[in-house]
Amino acid sequence: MNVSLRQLQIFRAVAELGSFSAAAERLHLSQPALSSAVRKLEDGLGARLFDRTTRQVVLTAEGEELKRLGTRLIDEFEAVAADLQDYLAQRRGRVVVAALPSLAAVTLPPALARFKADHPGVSVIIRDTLHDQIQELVESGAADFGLTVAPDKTRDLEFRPLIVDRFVMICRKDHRLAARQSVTWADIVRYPVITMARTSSVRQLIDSACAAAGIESQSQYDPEHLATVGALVSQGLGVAALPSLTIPLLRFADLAEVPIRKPVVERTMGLVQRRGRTPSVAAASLIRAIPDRSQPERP
Amino acid sequence: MNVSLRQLQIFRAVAELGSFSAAAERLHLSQPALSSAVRKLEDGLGARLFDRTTRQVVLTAEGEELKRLGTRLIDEFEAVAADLQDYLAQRRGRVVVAALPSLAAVTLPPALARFKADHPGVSVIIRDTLHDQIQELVESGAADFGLTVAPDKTRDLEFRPLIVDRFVMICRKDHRLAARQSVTWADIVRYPVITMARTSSVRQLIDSACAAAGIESQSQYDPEHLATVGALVSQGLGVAALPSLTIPLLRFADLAEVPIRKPVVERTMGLVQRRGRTPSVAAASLIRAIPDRSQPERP
DNA sequence: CACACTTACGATATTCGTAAGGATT
DNA sequence: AATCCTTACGAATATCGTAAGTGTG
Repeated sequence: MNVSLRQLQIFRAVAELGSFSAAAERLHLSQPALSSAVRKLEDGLGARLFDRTTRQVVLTAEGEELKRLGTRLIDEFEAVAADLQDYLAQRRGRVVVAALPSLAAVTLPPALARFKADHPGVSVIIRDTLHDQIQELVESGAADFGLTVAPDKTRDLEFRPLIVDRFVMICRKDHRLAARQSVTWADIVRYPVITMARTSSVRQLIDSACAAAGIESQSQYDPEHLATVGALVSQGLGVAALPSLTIPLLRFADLAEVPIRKPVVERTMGLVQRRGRTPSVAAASLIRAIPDRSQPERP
Repeated sequence: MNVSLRQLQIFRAVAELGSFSAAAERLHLSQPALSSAVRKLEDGLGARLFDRTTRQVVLTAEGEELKRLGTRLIDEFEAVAADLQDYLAQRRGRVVVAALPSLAAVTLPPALARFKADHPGVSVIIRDTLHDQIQELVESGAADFGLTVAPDKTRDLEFRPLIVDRFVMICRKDHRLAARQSVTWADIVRYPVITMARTSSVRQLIDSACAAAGIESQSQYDPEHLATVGALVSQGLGVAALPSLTIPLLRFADLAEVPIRKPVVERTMGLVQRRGRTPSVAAASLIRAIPDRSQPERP
């Protein structure tokens, strides 16, 4: 038995309209095409489905049975097709993004706003967490993609740079360094330096940069959250070195911001995906909504 | 979007087995055929469904979605196909037969026994009723076919003779006519004659036969049921003229049975169907189980 | 190099349109 | 004569197999 959906569609149209020519019109087909299709279906099933006179087309008992069974099937099929269309057209779906807190707070929200405007039906989950867990989430497939620094070489992950983030110093506006055009790491360490907890990728980058420059960094307070850093600096308890990306989040503290030279410390962040895996269409759309700032204009 | 069931079947096999070649083996197809089919499906949907490396085949997010939606659809389809197969193979179904009581009691049961042996899953409804209602039931489609005498010419019914039934006289074995080789209608009407109710087709046939022969028939008792006729005759209250077909039903009364001549009154009964309508396969099977006795051997 | 998927290409089958045929009102 | 279904035939498309190509472990 070899009955196709097309045959069922044609059969249903003829059964519902009681006419081959009317059904042909509805389906935008020639009338002989229906005649032939129904005939094939009848041959395939080994049973007459319609009794045709020149004036009317009536279902046989077998035709009634097929109509009963087949109509539900076609409805089901069309519902599934529509459902899939919704999914493919990103009117429905779910994207999981794993991102460093700074990227989740700064880079991601405007991209999300653009994405949501186009695809309001797609729900987006943001896992704002640390680099290691981002790698885990993406590699396991629990997250569609990640936004973080370059992943370990050992992992089965692809990386595309999107954001180059340079460290700046922040301090109170009445601080001595506040008016400077730029500062060096040597300048900074003369004051109490507030750094984030050792688990933070920012902290690790600072530590390695200082070690490379032969400078002893004195950690202070080691808070987990960026806002705490801002508040501590705001209270005059010290200065901090932070990636410029995070500065907008500290606007509440009304601080001064000075570029750091000698050396310029940068971190390159971007998109992390599973190697060789196609992202979902919705994930791809969201990725496209994230602007590429990996080549920042340098005056 | 133009996705066929075949494509879904192939897709599902590949998705479940995680391999094109394994799926090809299961489906008894060449492996390139699957490759091409999946590719067509992907093109049709405009989305990648598998990420292929040479070593493994993994579903993408869209593939997962299609698997979720499509598997249910294919299961549904296969269930419907099996259901329809059951129907067409007459393992399931329902046949409604409208038959005169005598045919329902005598001709139909052995035919039903043969039919049920072949098709135990098909339920048969017997409407044992009178000629007019049989015509109504068949013409309206409420019955698949009828077993009765020839229908009115005005009705949209086809008739095929199956049984020629000749009237015989029945009386008690100690009755004067019991030993005769044959009797005439004139012989019969010398005794009290028990006839059935006027609505009965048997009664109508007798009345018209007697009228044609110029014989006055005296109706007695006019019972509705044949068994009552048998019982009345058995009590010596009269004789009766009945179609020979009904005689087996009166065996309980232990009566004598004598052929009637001058004239020989026959009624031809048979199959009544809607003109131009194909009977259901199950009905056709049941019809085939009814033997054709329209040309009875006459010694 | 063996294995698994893809591409290329040709044979067969299916689908659908146009044209002609037959039956009924 | 008009309407409606069927048949016949040809073109476009789809399906599937064989053979050759490509990439990975």
